[in-house]
Amino acid sequence: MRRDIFQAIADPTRRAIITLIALQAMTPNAIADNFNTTRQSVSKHLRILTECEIVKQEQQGREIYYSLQVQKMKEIDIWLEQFRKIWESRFNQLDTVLSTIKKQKK
Amino acid sequence: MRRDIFQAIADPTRRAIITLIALQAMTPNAIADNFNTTRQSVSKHLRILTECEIVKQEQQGREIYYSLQVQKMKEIDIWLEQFRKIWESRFNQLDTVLSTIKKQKK
DNA sequence: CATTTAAGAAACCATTCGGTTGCAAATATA
DNA sequence: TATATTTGCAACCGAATGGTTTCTTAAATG
Repeated sequence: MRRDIFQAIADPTRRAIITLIALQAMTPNAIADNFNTTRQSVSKHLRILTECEIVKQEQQGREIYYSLQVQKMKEIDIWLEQFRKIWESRFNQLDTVLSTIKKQKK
Repeated sequence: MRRDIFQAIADPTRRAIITLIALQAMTPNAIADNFNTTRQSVSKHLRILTECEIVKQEQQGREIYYSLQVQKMKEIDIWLEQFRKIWESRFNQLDTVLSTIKKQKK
């Protein structure tokens, strides 16, 4: 099964999990408490995030703490870079203005 | 069918299409020439991208030119913002160093 | 030592996804 | 006008996805 970070962040629950554990590590049960879904479902999401190395585990007794490997998020940033150059250019700002005028005329 | 930009960029072909038409508008046939897939398959991807307003159409005779609405890419950037703050912090750089040392010990 | 709790793994199911094939509509060309 | 080209749309198919249920393992608790 080929997975990458773009597929990983496609699911809204996974994005929410990422945000949730960005600042502090959490156990699957604690994470699941934040969603209207079962623990097993969250566990599956965590497995996918772990496979993509977006998340890392840390066993502590019978509990497993999951935390974000934030540097992995940079991969998205790197892909975005090519578009950032475009949207920051003056030409594109002009284009936006023109399309806004077009809309107002309609 | 609920779609958002994160689902749209999950597919590698769609990401390639986005990059391809980022700088110049192209017709479906011209786009399809760049991939090992059928025109109809590309057409489906374009429909999804259009639904998400990542791409806009411009009819010209019987041809339809597709181009990127680059400002839509900012939505990804906005989501990334929360993590950028974390990965740019000194604390996290230190964390990375520590985990690297950990790996070397193993 | 028996019970409870935390968590992963496997099996199953309905839905979605990406792709192909075939067809229809609209425009260009001879 | 007849033909070719460009494109979108609908139907279909196999694979993947997200979720639930059930089961097992391992650690904590009484």
